[in-house]
Amino acid sequence: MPELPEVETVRRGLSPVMAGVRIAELEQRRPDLRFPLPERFASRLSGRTLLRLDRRAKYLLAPLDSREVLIMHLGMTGRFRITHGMEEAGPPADIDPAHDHIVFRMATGVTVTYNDARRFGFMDLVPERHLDRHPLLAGLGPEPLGNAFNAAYLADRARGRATDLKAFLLDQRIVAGLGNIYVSEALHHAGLSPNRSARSLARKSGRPTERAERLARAIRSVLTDAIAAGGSTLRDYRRADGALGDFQHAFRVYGREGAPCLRKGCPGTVRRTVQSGRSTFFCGQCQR
DNA sequence: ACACGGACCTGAAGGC
DNA sequence: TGCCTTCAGGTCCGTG
Repeated sequence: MPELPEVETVRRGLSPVMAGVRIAELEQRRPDLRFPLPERFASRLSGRTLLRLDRRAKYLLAPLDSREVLIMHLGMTGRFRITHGMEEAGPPADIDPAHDHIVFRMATGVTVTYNDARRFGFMDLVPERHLDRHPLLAGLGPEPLGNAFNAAYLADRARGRATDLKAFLLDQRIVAGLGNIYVSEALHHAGLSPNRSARSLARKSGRPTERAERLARAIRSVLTDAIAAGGSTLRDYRRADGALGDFQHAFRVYGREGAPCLRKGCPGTVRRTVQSGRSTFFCGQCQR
């Protein structure tokens, strides 16, 4: 589920019930997610107030009133769901409560439950002043929707890189937040082949290439649209069953193998290939 | 430094 | 109804 737009959607959904609220009790139901949870995790969080809910790349960051920061990553299948005290109907059909691993009982009576079937997600609790040096966060590239990310940056990082654009954009050290879906989507938007070498974005006669310009714009555009879509469908989903982290978005290429290319005037068909072990969807006609 | 493949874990979907 | 294989939105780690 979660690439940057989904994590941002989750952040916006959780903020109203968590930001500024005290955790009356945190229940930890197993010793580990992907990694062992920190020592005394539950007792260090119980009674703390969550000051804000921020996002960096695909990480949720929750600064606490203890000068510590709770770091959360959803992996592949991590989901949060919100339940209000009265509702005891149990989780929706597509959630197996056996994978409810962490339960936040907020002082307001709201419960936020972290469910993660594959357990690729993780949480950590670190002193605020160590956050920037945290091994998980220290090497991350710029936020694609922030000021530091642009064509000139991409062109610089692409210099001499032998890898293809697919792998280049999946690398969180280059730009932080894209995953398998939005890399395909962004490359389609930009009209660039996922097989093209990254170095072909590098500067020519001192200036970022036109391709780098297109790609930077495409990444911003695709992510911005997905966040907008997540935000709007989230409200409907919450009305239905109070859950978070699931939403529909109309992808232009992802998951559309064999279907017509949606670029205006393009006669192509979407193809699926495998790059570094993962599906890539693209149109061989309009992506060069 | 970079590039690549395998590893982690569970569940859903498809073929026979 | 099984059983088996493949695939899934992430990223870490070991190997060249």
